Amino acid sequence: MLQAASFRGGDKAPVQILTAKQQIELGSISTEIAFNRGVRIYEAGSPADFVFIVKEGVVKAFQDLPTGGERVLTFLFAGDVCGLAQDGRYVNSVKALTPTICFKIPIGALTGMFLRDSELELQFLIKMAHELREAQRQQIILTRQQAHARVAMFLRMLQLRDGKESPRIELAMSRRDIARYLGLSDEAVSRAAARLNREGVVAFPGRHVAQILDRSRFEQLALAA
Amino acid sequence: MLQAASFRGGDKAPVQILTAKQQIELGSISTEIAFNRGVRIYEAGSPADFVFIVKEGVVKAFQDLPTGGERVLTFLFAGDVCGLAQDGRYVNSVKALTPTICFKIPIGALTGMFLRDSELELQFLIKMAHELREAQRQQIILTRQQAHARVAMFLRMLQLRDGKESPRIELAMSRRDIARYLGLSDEAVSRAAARLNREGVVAFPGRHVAQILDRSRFEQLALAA
DNA sequence: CGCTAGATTGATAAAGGTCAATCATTGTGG
DNA sequence: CCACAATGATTGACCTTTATCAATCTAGCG
Repeated sequence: MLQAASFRGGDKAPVQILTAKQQIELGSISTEIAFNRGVRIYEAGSPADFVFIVKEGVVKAFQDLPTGGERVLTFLFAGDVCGLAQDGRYVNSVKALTPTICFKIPIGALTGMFLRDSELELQFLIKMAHELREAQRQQIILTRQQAHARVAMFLRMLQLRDGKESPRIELAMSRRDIARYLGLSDEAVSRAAARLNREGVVAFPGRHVAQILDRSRFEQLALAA
Repeated sequence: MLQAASFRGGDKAPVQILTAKQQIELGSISTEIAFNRGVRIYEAGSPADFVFIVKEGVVKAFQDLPTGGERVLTFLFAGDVCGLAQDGRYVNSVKALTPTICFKIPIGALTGMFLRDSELELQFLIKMAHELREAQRQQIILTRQQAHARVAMFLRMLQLRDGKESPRIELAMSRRDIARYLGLSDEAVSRAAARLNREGVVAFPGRHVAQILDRSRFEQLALAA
């Protein structure tokens, strides 16, 4: 079933806000596409004919910088929407970090459906507002002075994302992607993780797993700003 | 006439996208309010009953940090919308930096109008998408290593905002607000400005004015990333 | 006209960037 | 199935940059 445009109604678990009818409608104009790990879903600057909704997997939205570097703007998970356009062109590139399945929706069909179903349109508006809040939260993270505090906030964001606050956090993205998301060098992320580990706050049993050891100190780091 | 939800159709001048009819409709459910310099328009955490559209003036949206500091999330100018809510509460505070006039719209009346006028709703959706892009652009600024490059990008943002690329830029906000927007200390902003001045790139004839002297070097600083 | 918040400038120290080397992991081909 | 290559991750040494602390200066504003 189409999980489009689900969003968080607070700091709680994601909320399904589309009616069954709307999901069927959306399903009727969308097609499912699978992407392998590392595949570009679309490229910045190319014609924006489709909106994508992530059904399964994790993807990153990023921009290539003139200097050859790369800035990761956001990570997208199941239920997230991407395909933001400006003047009919995508403004950033999107790449699958894990095997991913997306719903692919022609932008014309979607806006057409908006005209008929104002409620559906409102859900997308709400979804967009949520993404804006996330981007602003990320701005706050980026101004944190200490690298290990940034990493802690990042881990906390991932933890909150799945509602259930399990101490075990899956990291689908590479250290490099984290660094480019947090505005740090690869080395700084490594050192920050090492420090959190050394201080007994977070353990990293594997490169794609984090385990919160000292919840209160972790929260303290992640919340204080 | 109501300038609600105007947005940029590219990197060009703001575009008026509401029809005369929509402007009248919006006007019928909105009231104008004036705020003096320094007045809080609304407070984070308070019930979000109204959406505001800036008609005149400059305001800042910010969050107070647990540490007593303050993070400026964005500056809002004529035509910008604020009043973003989560669970019926404002997520950030908004304060007038100059004498300001806003349209104040009851959120209920606005969503009601959305149901009747899908086109109007789409304009707000587009506006929201634009704000999201701006927030992402800001994320890129915040990851710039050198302080003077951040300041240059900030000035460029202000310059582009009014469409006409005049070398003279009005700075409605204080150095402190700029610092808190750029994630720098007050001193770093001062020094960055001094450096731009010293190197003949930008002059600061007054504390609220910047004058681009060397356009090409300025662009180079502001664009390179 | 002086007062006060904002802005600038200087000295110091902490933090992360950068460069370089090592270690680990994943994926490939023999 | 294993060896090897290539990419990613970590650690160390050094250096640039900015935060911080402190003093001074400036500009609004009563």
